[in-house]
Amino acid sequence: MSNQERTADAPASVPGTVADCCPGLLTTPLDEGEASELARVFKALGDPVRLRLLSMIATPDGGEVCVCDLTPAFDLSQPTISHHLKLLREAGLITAERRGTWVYYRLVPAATDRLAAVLTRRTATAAGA
Amino acid sequence: MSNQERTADAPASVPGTVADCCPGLLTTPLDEGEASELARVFKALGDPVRLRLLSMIATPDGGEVCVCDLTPAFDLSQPTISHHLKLLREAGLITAERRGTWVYYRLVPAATDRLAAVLTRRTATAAGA
DNA sequence: GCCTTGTATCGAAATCCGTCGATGCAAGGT
DNA sequence: ACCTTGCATCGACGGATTTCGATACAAGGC
Repeated sequence: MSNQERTADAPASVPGTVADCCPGLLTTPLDEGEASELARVFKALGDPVRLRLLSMIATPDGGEVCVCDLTPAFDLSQPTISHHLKLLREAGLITAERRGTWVYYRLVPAATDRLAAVLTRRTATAAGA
Repeated sequence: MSNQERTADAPASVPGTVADCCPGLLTTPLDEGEASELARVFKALGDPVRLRLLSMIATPDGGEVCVCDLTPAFDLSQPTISHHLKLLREAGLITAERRGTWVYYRLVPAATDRLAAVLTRRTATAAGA
């Protein structure tokens, strides 16, 4: 189906909602749309397993980790890990790429950058994108 | 009456867990304890209402907002708003102070600073990557 | 072609979360 | 003292999440 397509562009391709340049959260009151979209991403981070998964994916310098290395690192079943990875994917925090037999995940730096900017009081200077 | 005590120092006064100086989440794999603690805070942000509440609390320069101004800003009942404020309080993101008849909430900047730092790749340099 | 291995999807069960009305407590006015 | 107003807590309901085993799909080796 459209599996591989949805992994990357789901939340990243909705401009005009919150990711203009440097909204702030701490400097301007969020409207409902911004709040809903941001909440979806923060909710994805609101689980210890997903946080550790994200950390394991983001840590290597190549930023690439095989699922076969992630699954055995937890005391959870393989479908559960796959489910958490899917949520992180749908939140736009990671992307998946199948290379041969294995699937490799990598961080989407723009996603975490945006969250960091949103949680920073002064956003105007650093967010040149 | 340990409410006001816990609000501020709950996550900030637990050294050795995650808030040393610039732990990262994106540079070092999180252990379970760090992940659980961070997840609790991110989970508090994983709701549109709480995100808007936090934004409304953080926005004024004095950083102080009366609950009587927050409650009517939503289409929700007063107990619901109170519940969300409690969760933000327990996450260490805001503090409450009763002054006369009204209760005032204010942001805990250290809390959002920590989250921003955790979501930043390199806290020191510009991460040319 | 078939079997083995890696990963995702599909229900289903247990638990958690957001929301409400009712109620309790704090503070001030009369 | 009593009543009124602001806010928090309680108990309950409906919906969402987490987790699992079973199963389907993808890719490679025999």
